[in-house]
Amino acid sequence: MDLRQLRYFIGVAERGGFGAAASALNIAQSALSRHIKELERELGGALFTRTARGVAVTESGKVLLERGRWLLGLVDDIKAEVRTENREPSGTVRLGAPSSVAEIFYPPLARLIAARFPRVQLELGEALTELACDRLLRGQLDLAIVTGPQPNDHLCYETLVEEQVFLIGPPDDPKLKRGRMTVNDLKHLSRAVLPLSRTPFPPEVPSFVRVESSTPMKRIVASGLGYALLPYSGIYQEVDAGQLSAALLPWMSAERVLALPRGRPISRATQETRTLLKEICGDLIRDGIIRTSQRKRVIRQQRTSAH
Amino acid sequence: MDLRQLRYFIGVAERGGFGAAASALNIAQSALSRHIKELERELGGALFTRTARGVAVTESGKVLLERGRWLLGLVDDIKAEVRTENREPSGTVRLGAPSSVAEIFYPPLARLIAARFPRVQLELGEALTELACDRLLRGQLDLAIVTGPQPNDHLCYETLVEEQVFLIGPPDDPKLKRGRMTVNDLKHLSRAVLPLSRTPFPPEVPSFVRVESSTPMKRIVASGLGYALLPYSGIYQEVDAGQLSAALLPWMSAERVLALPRGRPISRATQETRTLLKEICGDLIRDGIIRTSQRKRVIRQQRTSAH
DNA sequence: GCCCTCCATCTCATTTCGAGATGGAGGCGC
DNA sequence: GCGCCTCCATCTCGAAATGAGATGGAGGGC
Repeated sequence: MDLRQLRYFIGVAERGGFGAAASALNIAQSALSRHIKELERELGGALFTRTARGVAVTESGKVLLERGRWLLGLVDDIKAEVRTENREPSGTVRLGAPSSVAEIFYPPLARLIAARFPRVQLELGEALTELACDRLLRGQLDLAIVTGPQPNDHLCYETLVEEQVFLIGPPDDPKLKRGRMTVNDLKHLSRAVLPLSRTPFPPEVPSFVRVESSTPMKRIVASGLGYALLPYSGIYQEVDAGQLSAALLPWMSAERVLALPRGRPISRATQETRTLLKEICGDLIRDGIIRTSQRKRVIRQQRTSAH
Repeated sequence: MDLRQLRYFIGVAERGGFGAAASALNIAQSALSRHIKELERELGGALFTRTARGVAVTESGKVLLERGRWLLGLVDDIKAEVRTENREPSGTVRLGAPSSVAEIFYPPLARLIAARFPRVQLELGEALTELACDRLLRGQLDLAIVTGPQPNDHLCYETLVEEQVFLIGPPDDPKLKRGRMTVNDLKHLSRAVLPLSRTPFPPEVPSFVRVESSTPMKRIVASGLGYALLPYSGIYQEVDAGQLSAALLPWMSAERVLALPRGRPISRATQETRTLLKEICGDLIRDGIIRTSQRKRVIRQQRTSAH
């Protein structure tokens, strides 16, 4: 049994004749006749009783008519449902980012997802690069924003932006007065406050504490206990408020990279989230919250899903 | 969207790959690929995400998978239902017969219908020939047993049986002693009890009452108030019980005819009822309840519904 | 880096489908 | 009663859909 045959059958039943149904269905009467015949053969009995004045639906035909109408309605419903599902991505997107990035990316992301893709569920976690990559590989994350790429065959990367890096110190620190620093200036700092995962300072600078998140790092620096390196987006509020002073390190940059697993299907929702993140990144650059060290702002990538 | 495409889609989704599904579905992988592509085009989005290790179902694909399985189940249910309906006639059959015929035909008919076609609803009415034909024409009856055919373009007839006709009188009536009568004998009867619809007696015989049903007719005759004509099937019980005497009128016969409307579809249930009536008629002849005036017992007719 | 798997695409054969013509059955009007 | 008209069934041919095999590109595994 075929949906087409069902439609034809219903057409004939509703119009009470092959000829009338044929013109209504835009099909030749002969073709209609053959389809009904085939349907009757398959169902093992007559669906119509043929008379010289048209056809009448048999008892079994009545059953098929009622059920068939319902079935065709269902088919339309299902199609509409799938189409809606296609138009509107849905499902859960699990995103990881370091807290400093999360702070500025997550609020606008949540707002945009809610507005544009209300059926997408976001799980916004905070994780530094290593942990994020690990979770990506384990399938615990769909997408991550990481800092600095460490090559991995099972991940693919897309650079979001390269941010300018600033040295931060307590307010009105004389070393940072000039607003920018050289490599040499850096070597003569008293103490460094390092992030957990890397050591961007020259080896000459002693460090006494490592912190995971940028907020305690900034607090420590603000109280004059040491210096730290952060991109502008991580410090602009404190600098504006006079709680920190900052100097650009022109030779350094922090590369914000979008990472996603390879070899695992990427959901529409994840795709859209990726697009939104790039959009948000552009907005942040435009608003001066992210200061790029590169001219280009959003890096394009080859298409990933097409057919 | 097509049921075949849906089956293919579900096959691919269940096996997690085109190749595996292709061999399971006995179709070439290329054809499968094309069908899925067409389905995706129609539904406006990808149903699978293709990877190098097979395919994964997208969010919209999951929806289609769930709904599609259900839909295919429904299709099977509907087919089974229609097939059952075809195997087992159903609906209502409205049958009309004169009370004397009803008396002997209806009980076995009801029994056989209940046993063989439990889904058929019988409406067994009592009506004499004229009324029955009128109701057939009005569509108030599907089938009728009538006595003596009056030609009508909108009815078609099928002779069930030609019954011997007996003259009945009170018990031990001397006129009926011989067991059979001649036309001349008939002319010298005192009084006749006539049926409502016709006058089978010669004009010489005076009549004083007309009755619709055979039961009062027999009662009147049994009390010696007159003579009447009835087929054997209508009197055998009273004759056996000695309440009536009867003499055969060899030159007469009562033709029991099955009448159905032309130009109106005949339901399977009606068809089966017709067949059963002929079967019952044969049984009654075999059991000696109906005595035929013809050698042939069940008259065949051309097929009425075929394709 | 090579091979192997898996899907997409191309091309051609087969099947299915649709259109028009023709014919038979039966109702309707003259 | 007779021809006409309507309606469905069937036949045949062209068109479209479907299926099969071959080939190629992408990507993972060794």
